[in-house]
This record gives sequence, C-alpha cells and structure tokens, in this order.
Amino acid sequence: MLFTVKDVARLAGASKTTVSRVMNKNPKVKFETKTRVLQAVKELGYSPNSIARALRTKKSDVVGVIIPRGVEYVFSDPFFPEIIKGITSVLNLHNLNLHLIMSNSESEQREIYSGLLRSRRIDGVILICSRFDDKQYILKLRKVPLPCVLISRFPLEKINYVGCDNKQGAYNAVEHLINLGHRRVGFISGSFDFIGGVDRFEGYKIALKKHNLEYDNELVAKGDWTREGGYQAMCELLNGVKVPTAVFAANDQMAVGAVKAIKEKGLQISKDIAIVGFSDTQFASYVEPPLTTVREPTYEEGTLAAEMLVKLINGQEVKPPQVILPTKLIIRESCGYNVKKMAKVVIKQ
Amino acid sequence: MLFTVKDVARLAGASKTTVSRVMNKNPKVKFETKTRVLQAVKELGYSPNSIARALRTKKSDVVGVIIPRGVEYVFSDPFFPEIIKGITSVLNLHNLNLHLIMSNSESEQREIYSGLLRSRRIDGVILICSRFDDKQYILKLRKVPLPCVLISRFPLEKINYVGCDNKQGAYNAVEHLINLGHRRVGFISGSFDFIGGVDRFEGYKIALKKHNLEYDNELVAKGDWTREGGYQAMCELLNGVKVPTAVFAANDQMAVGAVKAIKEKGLQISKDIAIVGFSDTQFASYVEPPLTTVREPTYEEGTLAAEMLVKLINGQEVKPPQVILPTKLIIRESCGYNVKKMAKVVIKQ
DNA sequence: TTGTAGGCGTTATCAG
DNA sequence: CTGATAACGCCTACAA
Repeated sequence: MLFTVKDVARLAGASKTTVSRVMNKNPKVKFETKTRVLQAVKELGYSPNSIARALRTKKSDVVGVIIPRGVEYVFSDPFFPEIIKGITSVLNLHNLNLHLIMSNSESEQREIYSGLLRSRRIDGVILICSRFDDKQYILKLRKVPLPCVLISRFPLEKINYVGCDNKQGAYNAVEHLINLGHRRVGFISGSFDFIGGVDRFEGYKIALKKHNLEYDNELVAKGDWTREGGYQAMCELLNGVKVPTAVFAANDQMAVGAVKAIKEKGLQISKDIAIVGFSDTQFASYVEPPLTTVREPTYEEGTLAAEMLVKLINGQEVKPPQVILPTKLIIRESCGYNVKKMAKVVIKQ
Repeated sequence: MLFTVKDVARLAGASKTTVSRVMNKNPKVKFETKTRVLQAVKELGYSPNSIARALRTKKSDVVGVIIPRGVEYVFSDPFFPEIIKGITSVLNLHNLNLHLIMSNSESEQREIYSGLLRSRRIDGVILICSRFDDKQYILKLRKVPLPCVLISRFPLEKINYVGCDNKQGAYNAVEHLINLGHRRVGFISGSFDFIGGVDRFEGYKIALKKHNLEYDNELVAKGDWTREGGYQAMCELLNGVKVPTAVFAANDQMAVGAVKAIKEKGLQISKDIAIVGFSDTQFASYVEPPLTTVREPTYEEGTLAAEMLVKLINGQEVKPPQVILPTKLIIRESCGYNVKKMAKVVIKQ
C-alpha cells in the first residue's frame, strides 16, 4: 500500500537515483525520463518517506515552537492563536512543519529541552515569550547548536529575537494619562519573571520621570496578569493612602479586573478613575467602557520570527538580529478628559 | 559533538545492541553492564536519534493536530489554547510529540493532506472541529490508514470522535428562554459548514417543537460566527416583521454583536430582549450585561481525544468510539424574568 | 546475557 | 545525463 523509490524506479524503468533526482527537482534529468518518473509517481501515489530523508540529509524540515508553561495563561486571548497563525503562514510557505512544544510543568520543560533538542527532530526553535528563567535553556540551545529565535526581547548577547516595544508602549500609555492631566498615575504590574513585565514597568517609571512626577510605591500594586490579580491589585490601590486618578495596567486582563473593582466601589471608569491596558486583546473593545489600550502587532511578531528562523536554518545572515516592533495606543473610552474635576472627586475610602 | 550508539558502545566497552537495549529499557541486560552503559551515556550526553529510530521502527511518536482553515477564527477566544492544552497534557504523559498543522487556505489544506499523511511523519491525527467538507480528507486518512480522532461529532460510520452536545446545549438554552415566558424566540445561526452549526440549529428547532411553538423563518437570521455577523443578523431581526423577545445566538461572539445592535436601537438587554450565547468564551462574563451562555468542556475534549488517539495508535480498542460531553447552561444577566411585561414593550420598529 | 549482521528508505558520491 | 553503491543511526532477528 505504501510505495518507495524502489517501486517507482521499477515502474518507470529508471534507477532509484534518478527517481530521487526527480523528486528533488534536480535539473540534470532528461525531460523524457522525468516525465516517465512523474507518471509512475502519480500512478502509485508515491510520496517520499520524510523520515528516511531526514536521516540521510540531517534536516527534518521541522521547526519547534516552544510555549513555556504559563504563557498561554498570561496571554490567554488572541495572542496565542495569532502568533501561531503568523508563524505557520511563513512555515507553510517554506514547506516546513511545526512541532508545538508546550510543557505543563517545570520538570516537563526540563526534560523536553534535554531530550528533544538532541534528538535531531527539529532544525530550529522559536521560543515564545521567554522568561528570565529561560536563560539556561537558551544557552543549551546554543551548545547543541540549534538555531533559535525568541519572541520577546531577551537580555543576552548575540541572540535573535522579535518583540514589541513594551517599554515605549507603556511609556505612551502613561504619557497619555499624564497629558490628560493626571498626576497620580497608578500602575498594576504583572509578574516580573516575564521580560515584558519588567519592560512595561520601566516604561511607566520613565514616563513619570520625563514629566517630573515622582515615582511612588504607594501607587503601584503587583498583579499576576490575571483578571483576579488585577482586581485584587486595584482594591489595594483603592484602599491605599493615595488613590490614583488613573491606572495603567500591564495587560488587558488585569485592566478588566481593575475596572470591576472600581465599579464595585461605586466609582465610575473614566469619570472617576481612568484605565489603560496593554495588548488590545479581543475583549478590550467589548468591555464597558471599551478599553483604551496599547496594541501589540502579534501576528507580525510571528511572521518575522519565523522568517528569521528560516534564514538561520538556511545559514543565511539575519540582517538585524534583533527587531522591536512598535506598538500603538488605541484610544477608546476608559480615560476621561475632565481630569481637574476628577482629581477632586476621588477621595480616600 | 553529537554522539551515536557506536560512541557509547565503544566508551562502555559493549556492543551497539546492548546500548540499544539499555536505552529501550530491555530487562535482559546484566545490571553491571547497564550501569556501565548508562555511565557512558551520561558522560557523552547521548540521546538517541529519534529520526533513525523512527525509520527503523516505523513509528515517529508524533501526533498531528489539524486545525482546518477558519477554525481559529470561529473559536477565536479560549477554545484553541484550551483544547491544545488538553491534548498536550496527555501527549506529554506518553512522550508523544505534537505536530501542529494549520492551513491558511483550501489549497494548502489539500496539499497538506496528500503529502504529509503519506510521509510517515505522524502516527495519528486529531482533527479539530471538522466541517462537512472534511469528509474527503477523513476518507483519505482511512485509506492510508492512519488512526484519527475528531473533535466534534461527524456523521460517518465507524469513526472516532469527541464532541460536546451541541444539540442538547442549544435545546437547553432555548428552553430556558421559553421557560422564562418567551414565545417569540429568535435564532442567530452560524454558518452551516461546521457540524456544530447545524446541530445548534437543530437544538433550537427541537426546543420550539417540544414547547408547541411554531418554527418561524422570520425569527431566524444567518450569521457567520463573527461579532459583525451577529450584529448584522440582529439588525435584520430588529427590522423584521416579528421582533423576537429573546434570541439564542449560536456562539458568544455573535451574541455580543447582537447585544450591540440591540443597544443601538435604544432597547435594553434582558429587559427588552433576552440573549443567550454558546461556548462561554472568556469575554462572555466581561460584557455588559454578563452573558447567559452554554458552557462547553473544551479542555476535556482535548484530553479525551488525545487519550483515544493514543489507544488507537497502540492498537488498543477504544471503548465508546464516540463520546459526546454534556454542556452546562451558565445563567448570568442577559435574560430577564419579567417577560410578560416585556412582550408588550417590544414593538416593531 | 551478549554480539553480529542486515535493513528501514533515502540521498550523496563517484564512476560511467 | 544515468546508475551502482554506500551510508545516515537505529533496532531486531538470530546466533553464540
């Protein structure tokens, strides 16, 4: 039922070598012979055994995409599908296959790296959303060595990555709030194990500094990227000594949680407290009021990373080894304009 | 830098066969020898070449997961990550790898099936969210033959699938509306190329019949699973001869679109028109009012499908070859209780 | 309990 | 332009 070169060769009256040449589009085959071979291929429904080919050529035509534990949680909404879509669109173009590697625990992750990377099963790796902890694994990849592209900046020399400008994006969000007149701008952070979490925090601090506002620990609450985390963090801020008139949340989910907390206190979004999120996930425009947020070019991050990796695999040079894509502030309705008045209305609970 | 059995054998002073036996946990190796071999393995950091092994054993330990074009769009929100998470949790347990196959166009899909399935690269396939069109491909899989499990019911004999009870779920949603007193219950359908779209429509019709309500084409509008589609469909209904007092939308996205249309008409959700969605996607509880909807056990669909496939691959029998998981109606705030009054309030525009 | 030899299906080498 | 042959790294009869 399953045929091999040998069968095709026999049927076409040619040698295995010739058949192989035809399959690999080697031009040095007489037209007539080629036709005969292709006819036989069609007749038998032959398709090369990619495993055997991989063994011989030492190329599997497979790319590994690693989703570290927790990422699908952090970026639950459209991030994951979008980025994968971006990656596949490029891989399909190059006839490369995608191995999805998703560890559910730390130990699983460890095992995956140690085994899989040595198994010659993949030609390269895309690492989505690296955490600082991933450094050890990245270094392992280098040892093998195996081409690797990260999605998200990583503080390491001579590394390839595509990311969005978390720092600038956060900066823009906060500056937007400041330009609206806010002077007590709070921050709901994500966890700091993800690089992006730290960068967004940085952007927040830089914006304050640029506008001569003093950084104040009382205005910062730590979330964990989740809606619940955002809710809790906002409660902290609301019960604190200084209640902010505006809050920048490090992602949309936390922003939505914060919105809930604010509403529960009987305060109004935008009128009493302004909110900005990050990522422009799908539900950002659904919630009430629609969320002002920082849009991230997710799909593009996927395509660029894949294109980089393809080049690396082919031994080509990757022009700028590190790419940071711009974000865009999407202004909706969660930030008010009558801030002067607002500042007086908000009182410590 | 990369070692083979040969290297290990030499270092351990054993034969390739013995090393192979140790790697495959064959018990017929003297303890002492095994220790020596393992020591050598560790020393060299040896890990078997899975490609060579696959060629020899004709098993790749890879499972293909096929996302047909458009699915990631239909089930944009948590569906995709959740189902993949479910699948990987099981595959990781069995040391199986996951090949993600995502076609961006119909022709790509065709090519993928014809080539990949013959390439011996995968031991089995999980097909997510089959459409009626997929029948041709499913039959091809059988020809190869390649074990295959669908996620979503499929009308074909002797096929393995896991799905949620779309029909019953839709029935429950509509019955809920009827029990609240609604007699003009509208339906916003999805496209009918997906099996689930048809089943949900069926459930709607059965519920009407069971409660002696006549099916009325005027109360049905066709959407396309998207928010915009839901919006358009709802506009149609609102401008129709008979405006429904309640609407069941075939998924949450369209329900959200419908909500928008209703609000724009100056009508109130729940008070004027009740809305129920389907799937309980993440944003269902974020929108205003929080959406009453039918919850689908996504993660479980993934795990069950993977478990089924693993059994099929191992030649074991799959006990019930077809599993339909129950759904659960999640009652939130998008359906009112004062329906009698409402029915009078709603007037044709 | 261990080792030898052969072959999985392909491609690369080299000779014609 | 074409073909015979070897080798990729592993597993598995079979023999010892």
